[in-house]
Amino acid sequence: MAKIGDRNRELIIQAASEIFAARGYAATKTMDIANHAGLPKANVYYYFKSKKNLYRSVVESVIDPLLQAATPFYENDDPATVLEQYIRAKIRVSQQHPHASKVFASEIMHGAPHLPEDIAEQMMEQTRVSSNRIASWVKRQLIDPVDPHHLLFTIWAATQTYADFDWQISRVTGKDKMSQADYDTAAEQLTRLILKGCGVKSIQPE
Amino acid sequence: MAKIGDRNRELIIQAASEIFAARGYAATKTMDIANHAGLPKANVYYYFKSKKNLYRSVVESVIDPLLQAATPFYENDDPATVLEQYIRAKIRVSQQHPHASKVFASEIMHGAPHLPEDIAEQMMEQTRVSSNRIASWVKRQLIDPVDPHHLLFTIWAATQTYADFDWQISRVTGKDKMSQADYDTAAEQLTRLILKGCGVKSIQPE
DNA sequence: GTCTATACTAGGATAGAC
DNA sequence: GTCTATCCTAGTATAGAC
Repeated sequence: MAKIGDRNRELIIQAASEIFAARGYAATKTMDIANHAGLPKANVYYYFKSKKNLYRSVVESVIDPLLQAATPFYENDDPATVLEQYIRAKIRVSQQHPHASKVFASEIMHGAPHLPEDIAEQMMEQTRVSSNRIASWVKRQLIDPVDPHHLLFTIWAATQTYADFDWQISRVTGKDKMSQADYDTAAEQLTRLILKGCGVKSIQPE
Repeated sequence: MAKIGDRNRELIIQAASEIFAARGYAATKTMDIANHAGLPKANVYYYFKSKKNLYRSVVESVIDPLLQAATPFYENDDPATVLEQYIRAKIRVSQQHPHASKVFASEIMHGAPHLPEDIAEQMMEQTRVSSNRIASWVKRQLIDPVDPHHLLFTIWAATQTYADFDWQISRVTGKDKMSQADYDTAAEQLTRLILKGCGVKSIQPE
């Protein structure tokens, strides 16, 4: 039975996400990962064969929550609803998967050298769907004539910043760690800014 | 005369900015910097003593444009004018100093391990001035009751994203490199979004 | 399946010729 | 002030005992 193996694999991936996120790929020593996971170094190699391979596993383990966030665009057509839910989902990812977000941001910043092409393509497909949806809102005059890509870039950047640049956030706000209330405030502020800024008129006003 | 020395120092800093930006500190080999600068590796050590020291020099060479961008907050009090100029200045930094921006982003993302404390403090001071200014606009009802910090985070993130995540931008837009017109569009879109989103009423309406 | 002890190599740094 | 040749450490990876 591979019960212990599964457990250890999980421990290692978890430890690796944290350390890769904190220091970046090249600056991470497998020794540190092993220590952090409470296992001998050789164990890491036994389960993952190489550092590069472990990193790939970490990146893949991290993709799913990121891809999930786009669901609002697939489930609804009301601009106010979709945008609000999307922003909320993206902020939740920053909050609940900060290591994943950082690893991913670092990956993108350096030209995505380890991102499997099929994942990149999935994200592109989501982007196409989202931006077509936004374009159709513009055409139907449900929102101001905004450029869909730039709107998406802004939403991505503004939501990810809470994970990626947490050092800056914490320094500016004077809080060591954002509370649930802080994340809620962030989501509300950003939602209001975007909805009002795009002149969103809801299909189902009430 | 240290003419050659100055020239070489300049060449090395330039090459180093590009490579540190592209790969991050740890993944950068001094050999690559030397090659890219067209000089022998020992030369790099002669001028900068160590890799860490060279990196510090790069970070410092990069600070100035970033600090300059905040001037609109010191020169004016009209929300529309200040915010528009600030956004434009930040986007210009992304456009004209993309390597600087990336090195800096990477530094912040990993907890600013190499950022001299006096620089960090200068940025904090700018942030205090900017957010007090925004708070005073709110108090005088020149803009909606927004949280100044969150507004700044959004502006920072949305403007820096054009440098930091250029890979993503170029993949989504299908353009290898953004043109001047693209940067102008980005600035306009974001300015409109922010001004309208914050309900900016200009002091000097016309 | 697990871990200790060790091999191998990349890359930061320097000595010393020019 | 410049560069070639070399040293040496740190860190990836593995052989082989348990």
